[in-house]
Amino acid sequence: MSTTQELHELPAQYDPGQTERAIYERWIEAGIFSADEKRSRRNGGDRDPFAIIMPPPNVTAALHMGHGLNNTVQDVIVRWRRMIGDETLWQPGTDHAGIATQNIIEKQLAAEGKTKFDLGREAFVERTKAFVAETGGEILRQLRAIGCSADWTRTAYTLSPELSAAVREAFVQLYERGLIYRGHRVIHWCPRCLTALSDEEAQHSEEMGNLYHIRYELADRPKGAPSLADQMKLEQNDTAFGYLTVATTRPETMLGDVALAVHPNDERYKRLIGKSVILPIANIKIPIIADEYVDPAFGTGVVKITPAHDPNDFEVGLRHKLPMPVIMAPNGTMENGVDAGDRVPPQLIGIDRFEARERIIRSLEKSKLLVKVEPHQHAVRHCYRCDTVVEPRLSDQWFVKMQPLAKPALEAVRDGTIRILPERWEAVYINWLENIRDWNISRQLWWGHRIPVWYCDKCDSKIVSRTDVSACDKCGGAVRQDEDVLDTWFSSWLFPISTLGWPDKSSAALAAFCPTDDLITAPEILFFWVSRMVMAGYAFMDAPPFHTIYLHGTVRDTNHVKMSKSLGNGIDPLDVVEKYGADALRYTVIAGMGMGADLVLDHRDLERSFAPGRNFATKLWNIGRFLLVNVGTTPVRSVDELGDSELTLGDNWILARLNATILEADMALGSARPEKGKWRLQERYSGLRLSEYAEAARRFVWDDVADWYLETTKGRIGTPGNDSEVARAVLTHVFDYALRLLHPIMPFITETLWQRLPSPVAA
RNA sequence: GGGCGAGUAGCUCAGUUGGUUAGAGCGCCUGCCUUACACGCAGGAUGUCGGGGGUUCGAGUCCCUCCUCGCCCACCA
Repeated sequence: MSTTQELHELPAQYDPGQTERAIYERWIEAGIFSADEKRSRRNGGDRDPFAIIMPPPNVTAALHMGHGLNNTVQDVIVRWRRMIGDETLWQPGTDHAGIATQNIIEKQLAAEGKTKFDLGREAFVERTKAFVAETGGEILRQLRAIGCSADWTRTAYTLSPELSAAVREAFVQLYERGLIYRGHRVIHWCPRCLTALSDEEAQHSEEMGNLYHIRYELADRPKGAPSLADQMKLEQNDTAFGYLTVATTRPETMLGDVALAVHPNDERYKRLIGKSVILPIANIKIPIIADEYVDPAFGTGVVKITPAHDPNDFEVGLRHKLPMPVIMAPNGTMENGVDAGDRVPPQLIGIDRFEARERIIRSLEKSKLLVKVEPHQHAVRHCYRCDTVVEPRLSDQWFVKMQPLAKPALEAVRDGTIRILPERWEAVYINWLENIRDWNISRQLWWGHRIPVWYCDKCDSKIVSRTDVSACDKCGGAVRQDEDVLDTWFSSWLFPISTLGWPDKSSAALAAFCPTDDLITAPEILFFWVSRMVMAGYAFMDAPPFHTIYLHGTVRDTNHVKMSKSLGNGIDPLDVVEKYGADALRYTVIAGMGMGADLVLDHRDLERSFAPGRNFATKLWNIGRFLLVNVGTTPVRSVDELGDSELTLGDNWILARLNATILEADMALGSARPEKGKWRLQERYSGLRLSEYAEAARRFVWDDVADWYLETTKGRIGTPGNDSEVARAVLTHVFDYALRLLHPIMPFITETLWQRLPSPVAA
């Protein structure tokens, strides 16, 4: 502790670097961030609980402005509720981030000239664990630098023993309820990560490609039909010549074709249904079938059917009981896989799919089977982790049946149990859930929660278990565990309950804080994470995991490009903290973010970008200095004790402005929770307007207190007497409350100044 | 293809249920180194509120239409 003398000395220049760290240490020592479940009203305590689950950053992540914005918003809300008197929990944690972390280690290995297979599964996992233990979680330490008041004593990790137990429990429960099944179908496959992906992880992007028109020769081509050379003059699909032209964007998959399909009512091709064509290159006979799936208006009205490498074709294949040859290896090179026979000719085996596309086109050109190539814009899916073009691929995966889970999640938003801010995202959420598809949760990775399923090869039984299985429960034979791990999001969707102790339903923390209150994140993970948490809440607790979803904007540069390290347009929040202080960073982002609006910052001009916060912090500092110099340190009278006749017009005005500002701030922040479990319409879409709260406070402090009221007190305070005492008291009171008002946004400087205010005493 | 959002001062954005001279920050201009603060103070300029049409006593705010950006979702090969 400082001496009284030091306490009252303020340097002319505010230097956040000098003070912030020490203040944070004191907060930690005082334990003020630790939530006590016993004090929650739900456990018979005397305080309303208030809880926020921090979106767990990847364990290997480094802090960027997106985290800065996200966590500042959460911290402002958490500090606000804590000051109100709620028993407040901000639950922090990290995500083991299956694919992302595994990719890092694989890159390390590649640099050493090795692959994960050189290590083997066990060694690979050990190495990853060691890497995480050594470098992981750094981001949580970085969050302290911006003042985040999470309860670090409860820091969670999705791959910890506790959370892993929750993952197993969730898997087994869903399996027992018939909501998890093994499916054989075409899924999204990343040939670089060598794993299946969920629909959400395979992200569309519009790209220019080509539509290749390719001739397939009819198996019973009339003998007298014109030669191919003659036909080359024709572009239309004149079947009289004995050929059918197909339009495709992916000719490399044609080796896996098992049929051509036309619309049953397409007059052009009706008579061909049931006949056959010769699949070029592979030289096999395949049937012409009729299926409603075909759109006669697109391309030539003839579709090649490749069931193992296209989800639609797979459905067609099922309907028509067609074979499903796999003609590509997991890494995207051509090979004769399951049921492929020798469809892929030797010269193409081992060739990458895109190179194979070129070669096949050249070959078709040579044999006059390529009619034309036209540019064509279409959506291509990419791996959300490595951006590789995803390959649809037939395989066995584990799925969660989502429709039953989606039902209560939909209802919750429809009936106002859960609100989404800004309002417009509710429609997006509802639309997604209404059209929900089953969730592929198995990943062919090594880093993650291994699927808790064991197989007995002896008696062919399958054991799904909460605990490890060493022998078959039926025949006692040896068992082997499923090789795959679970989607990372299968652990994070449990975060609001697993971090509080679920599946132990007697957990005091779970009782105290679940359902939690606000969930604050970016819209990008609304489907990945947020909606799934809602579903998990209802599935496992029969309750919503939170009542408010607040989706804030994205941090962008002045060209509106999303900030990212890889693009070189990022801002390191720690840089900003070092240069201007955490409070400057915090005030700037809070004041700069409208409800759901993006935050635009200039990475080439940090000073200009963060001037609003830095300038305001300096202003506060100087008001503080004025107080110390002019008001002094001797106690002031309590404002409550001042008589009406003692107060000047100016005193009354600034006191009224203070009250009005507090009201404004309260209005901007709104109700912390719905009154009876459901949001009433008048409150549902109001509140959490942090920028309005910040602006109200700034206007009061700067325009009213500093520029106006403080000036009027200079003469009064300088003239000893009763009025001087009144002015000292009112000014101190007003600044005291201004500091409290601003504390959630600018915790460090307000704490520093507040500690030095003269204390009010009864007259 | 479906859905959503945005277009307001040079820049980034506020403008809640339609109502007095349209606001803030940053920038700009003019004075001021006034003993809290030049990261400041006092004052100032700046906008046919994307275009067009309509409803209304009155519209940035409601309706129609068009244009330009952006986002999300999607099995037209």
